[in-house]
Amino acid sequence: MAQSDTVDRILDAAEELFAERGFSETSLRMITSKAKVNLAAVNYHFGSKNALIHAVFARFLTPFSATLESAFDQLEARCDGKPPTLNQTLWALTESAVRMPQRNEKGISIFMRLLGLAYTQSQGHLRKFLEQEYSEPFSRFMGLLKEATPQLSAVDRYWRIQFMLGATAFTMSSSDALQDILRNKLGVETTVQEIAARLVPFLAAGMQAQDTMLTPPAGARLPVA
Amino acid sequence: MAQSDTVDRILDAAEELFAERGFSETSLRMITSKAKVNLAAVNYHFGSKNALIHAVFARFLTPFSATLESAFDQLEARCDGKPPTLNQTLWALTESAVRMPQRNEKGISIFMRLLGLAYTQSQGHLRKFLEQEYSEPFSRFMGLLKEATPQLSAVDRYWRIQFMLGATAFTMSSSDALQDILRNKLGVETTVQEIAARLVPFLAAGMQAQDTMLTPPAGARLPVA
DNA sequence: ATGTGCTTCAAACGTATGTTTCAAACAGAC
DNA sequence: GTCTGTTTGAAACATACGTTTGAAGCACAT
Repeated sequence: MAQSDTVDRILDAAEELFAERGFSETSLRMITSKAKVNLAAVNYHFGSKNALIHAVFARFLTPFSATLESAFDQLEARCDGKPPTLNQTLWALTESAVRMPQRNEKGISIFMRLLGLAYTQSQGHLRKFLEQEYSEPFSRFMGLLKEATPQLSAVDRYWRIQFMLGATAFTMSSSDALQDILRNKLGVETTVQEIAARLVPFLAAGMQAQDTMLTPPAGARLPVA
Repeated sequence: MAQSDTVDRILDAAEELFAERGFSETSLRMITSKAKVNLAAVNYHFGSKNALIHAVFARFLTPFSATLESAFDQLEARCDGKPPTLNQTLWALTESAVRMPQRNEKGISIFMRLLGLAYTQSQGHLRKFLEQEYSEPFSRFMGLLKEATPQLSAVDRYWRIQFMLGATAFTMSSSDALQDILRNKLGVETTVQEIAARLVPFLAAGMQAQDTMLTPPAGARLPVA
């Protein structure tokens, strides 16, 4: 948690504040005062606020994408020849995320929340940065999904992947708030691992749903007003 | 599309800009210049930026929640006694959203995107506003879901509902961009109705997934490094 | 025409932001 | 110790924001 180097102190503070409040809502002054560092240090070490955002993502995304690649390597090796199943692919992704070495106990949820924010908040510069830095593991994941669901048409698969992304990004991006609600309403504590364990079967079942229902079932239509 | 009244022009512009860029990233000056209205008009007619955000939500959420209530009424009447099925409940919601009278062709995706933002961007004041204004149809929907999935534990159901919300809000909120990609890559046209038709079976299948897998399947674990 | 209540307008206010500046402090090599 | 390149510090910069102000414009009843 506590690095004494200025750069790391800034990254730690920024990561946490970005995850809590989003990018635009977090000012450099909040970051530098939380990091106990001079305001000018951000622009000195990173160049700009946007570059700091990129650095925050790079710090955890680069090791994560390496972990993910090797997880996919091992998975494919174990399946020699046969394409991995949908469940195996989703689990490889989940386990890679969960097993990433964390700087502190909030590590995973910060990680997830930042990924959700990256997708959710428009932030054009961020999306471009992520696309050109991490497109490889992403398209590899897409390829595995395709092999694991040969029964789906390209269009069906496309949309169902979007649904999966949405459920994941959305849930993770508000997971702290959701956990609070759950704690208050049901008196239950939840870890990110448990959320992931609930999410994977949901996604797998949705992905493999039998019918694409192109018209509503009889009797479900509202009468025309 | 084009209302000549100042209040409506502001609401139209704000709605579109908020959906595109989020709340903090949209300034009053952007809104008023898009609406071709004086800057002070927002504070004159609405009182503050936050109150404008509330008004944007109220304008589409109030009629929607009325539509939804009556859809649920009809559904329960048709089922007399028996609880509606999960598919029926989801379809009632979907049809209500799709059939809402829209101000323009982007109506539904703006609507969905705003709902997603309301959940995603922290914006404490918004969450409070929505909770106290629209808790009724929300909890009614939750009640129907509960009756339709008696096999789920409260905690499982809670999380699966979050997953459904996520898949829906996320997909609909970026459906314009997604449709563009689909058109270019696969040469297919897609309507919001068709997306909904693909979404509902996905959600229903995920919601009814058999197992909540609290440990990964054997052989899916990564060897310890 | 005159007065009245509501609406628009240009301008300014105070505050917060990201960024820059330049002198001071520091560390390591000679 | 002195020089050199790097890092920190306090202060200022320019800009953008939400909000407020007070005069001007307008519609309409009297």
